[in-house]
Amino acid sequence: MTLRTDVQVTVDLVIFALRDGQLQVLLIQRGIPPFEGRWALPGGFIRSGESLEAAARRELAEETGVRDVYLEQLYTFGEPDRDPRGRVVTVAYYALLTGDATPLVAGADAGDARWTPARHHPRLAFDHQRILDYALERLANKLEYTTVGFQLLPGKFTLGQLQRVYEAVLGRALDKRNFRRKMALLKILKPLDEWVQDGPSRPAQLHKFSAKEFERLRDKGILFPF
Amino acid sequence: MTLRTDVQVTVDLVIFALRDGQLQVLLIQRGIPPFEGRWALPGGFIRSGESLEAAARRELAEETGVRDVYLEQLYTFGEPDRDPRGRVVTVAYYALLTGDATPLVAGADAGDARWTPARHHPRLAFDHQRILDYALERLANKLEYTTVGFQLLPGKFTLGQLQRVYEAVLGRALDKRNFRRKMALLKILKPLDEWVQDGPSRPAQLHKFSAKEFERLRDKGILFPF
DNA sequence: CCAAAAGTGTTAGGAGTACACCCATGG
DNA sequence: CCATGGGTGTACTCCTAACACTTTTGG
Repeated sequence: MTLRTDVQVTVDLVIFALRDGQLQVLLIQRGIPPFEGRWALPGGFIRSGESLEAAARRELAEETGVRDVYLEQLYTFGEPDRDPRGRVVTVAYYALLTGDATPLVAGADAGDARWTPARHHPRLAFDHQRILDYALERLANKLEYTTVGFQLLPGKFTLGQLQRVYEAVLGRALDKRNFRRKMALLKILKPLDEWVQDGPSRPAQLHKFSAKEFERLRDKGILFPF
Repeated sequence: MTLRTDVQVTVDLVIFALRDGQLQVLLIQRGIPPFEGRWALPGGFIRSGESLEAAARRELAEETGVRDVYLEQLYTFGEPDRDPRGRVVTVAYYALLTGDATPLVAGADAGDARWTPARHHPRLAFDHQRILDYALERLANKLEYTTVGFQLLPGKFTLGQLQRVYEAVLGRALDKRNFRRKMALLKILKPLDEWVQDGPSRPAQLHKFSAKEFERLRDKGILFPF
């Protein structure tokens, strides 16, 4: 056991998006050993002049082409045997893609990439199952005392869409009337003079997130993910 | 900017204890450059076979002699210029020392060590002020939805002591009757047939934390720090 | 008898939860 | 006319916050 170990530091990304009404996560199929053929979270080594968050944003842009999305450090995993190639400490981040930041996988450099349901997916390489579990737990917790939920939607959205975000992340159904009253009480939504329609039903009013209420809510202890 | 940077990984520790009725933190005066003479958080390099948490516990034992205390990973700081000696990524942890785990500094290997008030202390080396600020914020938040507060007290304590923990961490006064009612409602305290007395006043009944209630509270969403 | 901390209830307001029906539209 | 999601109000319970006086002890 040497005193100063040279360590590789990576960032791994749990990239969430709401697709087909369910919470999904971006996985990459490994083309080389170890765990060849297994699915894994996207990630990579940090570079010398680069902060951890910058590395995470670079990886995110490489995999999805998107920038300016919500990104938060999750946890750092450093068990000595977590990577058979050597000592690799990974700083995990999670990202939330909004509905309008077309989350299509462009030039993924690591074999095949695929969106899969966040709670139902193939076996993962390394300790990535643990990282994903942790991200799901954090996301659900944050939803209840911050406004991360909006980060999974486009700038304009209906109340039904917003409720489905909460239901997908929390994994349970919510009462429509109570949900809408709570949102109204927070006064963080601005109704717009636009209506949209999804299927064969009554058109729904579009809303947007009201940035003017940030301060007021922060004072009340409701934190913001910015 | 090379692709795979060799990085040193350290753990830094924010060690809290309640001393003289206030929240204090353990600092070490640096004996060598950089920041020679400045105060810093205790910490050190991880060793090759050692997990991050094991490294943190080892450092904690080296500085304080204590084991089996509450320890939680805080955040990982990795700005490329945070250490003038090179690329050092640090995984910060915070620890809570109970009142009876005599937090005397024994064989501190890095010059002088000292307890200082957590919110009023000398200028710190590196980015340690930021780490400490982050730890204070996390501790205050966790106090409100977990039972970390008990980790700062001995096994037997009075309700007054418990309230002073909360007040010291939250930085504000609490109403005695409301505080006691809330504790009674949670049913996590067991009154003992022992009374103690601090100054010239009525003796206070000792209580202990009731381990039997863990399950019940976890089911209700109140998390436990174990 | 004075100072100091322990101990003890009530009330009012706000938030959460449970619950059912009509509306606008497309097919 | 039917299926689909949009939109709306009330009653109950529980938690929170505000608020003051008596008790026990040491000096």
